[in-house]
Amino acid sequence: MNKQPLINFIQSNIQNIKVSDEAVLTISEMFEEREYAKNDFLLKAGKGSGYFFLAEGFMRAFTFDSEGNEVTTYFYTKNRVVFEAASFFMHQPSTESIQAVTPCKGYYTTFEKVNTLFHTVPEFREFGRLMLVREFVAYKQQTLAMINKSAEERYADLMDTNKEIFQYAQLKHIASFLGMTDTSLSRIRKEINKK
Amino acid sequence: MNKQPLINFIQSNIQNIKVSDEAVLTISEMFEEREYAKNDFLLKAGKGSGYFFLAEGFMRAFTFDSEGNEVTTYFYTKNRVVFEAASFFMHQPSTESIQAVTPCKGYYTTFEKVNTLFHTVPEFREFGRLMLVREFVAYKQQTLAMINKSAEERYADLMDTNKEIFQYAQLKHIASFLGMTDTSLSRIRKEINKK
DNA sequence: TTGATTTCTTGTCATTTGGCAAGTGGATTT
DNA sequence: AAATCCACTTGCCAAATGACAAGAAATCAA
Repeated sequence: MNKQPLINFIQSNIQNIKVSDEAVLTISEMFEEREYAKNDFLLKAGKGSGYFFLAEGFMRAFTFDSEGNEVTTYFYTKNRVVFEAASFFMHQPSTESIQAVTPCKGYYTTFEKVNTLFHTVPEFREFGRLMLVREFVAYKQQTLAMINKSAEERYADLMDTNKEIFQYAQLKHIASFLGMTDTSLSRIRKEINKK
Repeated sequence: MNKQPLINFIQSNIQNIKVSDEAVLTISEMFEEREYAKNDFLLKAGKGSGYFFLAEGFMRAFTFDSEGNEVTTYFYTKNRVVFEAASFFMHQPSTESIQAVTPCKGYYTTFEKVNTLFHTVPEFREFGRLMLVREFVAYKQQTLAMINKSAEERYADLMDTNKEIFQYAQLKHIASFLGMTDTSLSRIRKEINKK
C-alpha cells in the first residue's frame, strides 16, 4: 500500500523537524487507504468523526438549520486534513455530515489511533496541533469574510479566493455556504456576467 | 501572588489526570497576574496575541470590515482562555483587537512560555489542546447559529444562550456581532418587547 | 435517442434590512 | 445646574434579498 502522499504531507508541514524513519513507519501503520465515490459520506450526522487526509478529490460539510434547510458549512480541497473538531475531540455526536462531492482518495484513521500517535510520536503531535490550528484559522477567516458584506460581495470574494469550488460544487450548496438562496446566487451571477 | 484560580481552572479541565504538584509549580511560574481597566486592550491589531486566562470580567474581540466599520467578532466571559489563534500559533500580526468591556483580572503568558509548557508538561499539553478545541467548537456553533436565520432569530438565540452579554456589552457591539446595524437591533428589541 | 430527474434561471411580488437624520434620555464634566 | 457627550431609539424611504412558481438547461438512465 502506498502511503507516500501522506508521509510527504506530514513531512512538508513540520519543516523544522525531520520525521524519523521510525516515526514514519509508526504513523503509516495507523492510517488506512480509503476511497469514497461521489456522494459517499465520510461522516454522517449523529456519528463521531474520523480523521482523514484528503489526497485527491473535493468534499463538503453540511448540516440543517432550524427550519430544516440544508446548509453547507465548509468545503475541503485536496491536501487538507478533514475532520469535525467537536465530535472528534469531544466525543460528541456530530451535527454535521461530510460528503464527497467528487470521487475522493486519502488516508483514514480514528481518534484512538490519533491519540496513540499524539502520545508516542512527538512529530505527529506537532503536526496534529498544526492541523487543528490551521482549520480553526481558516474557519475564522472564512467567517470574517462573510460578515458585513452584501451577498454580491460574498460571491465575488469566494470567486477570488476559492474559484475551484465553482468547478465542483452545486450552486445550491455554494448558495447556502454563502448564506443566501440559490435564487439570489443565480441572479448575482447574471449581474456579474453582464459586467 | 495567588494563582490558585488558574490552577483550579487547569485541574478542573483535565479530570482524567491529576496535575502533579511539580507541574502546578512549573505552570504557575510561567503565568503572571494581570489586570485590565475597562476599555484597555489585551491585544491590539497588528501585534501578536498572548495567552490569557480570564478569571474576572468580560472582553470582546473586534476588527474592521472592508468599509472600515468596526465589527465585534467575539465575546469572552470569565473562566475562559482568551487568545487569537491565528496570531498566537502562526506568528502573524493579528487582524483582531481584544478589549476589556468591564474591569478584568486574570493570568497572562506568552507563546514562548506556552510552547515550553507544551514540551515539558504533558498535562498542560492536554489542557492546551482542550482550550483550542473548545474555542474552535464554540466559534463554529456561534457561526452556525448565524447562518440562515433572520436578524430577529439571531437576536432571540443570543438572548437564550448568552444573556449575560446584554448585561455588559453595548448594543452597537452586539449589533455588529449579530451581523446587523444598531438601528435594526433597536427595532427588533422594540418588536420583541411588544410581545 | 428518449424520457425522467435534477439543477439552474427568471419573473413577480412581499418582506426584511439598511441609510440617514432627528430626537430622547442618561451620564459626565466643569 | 448647565453644557456636553454618548448610547440608544424612531420615522421615512430605498435597496437588497427571499418566497413561490414556472420554465429552460443539463444530466442520467433505460
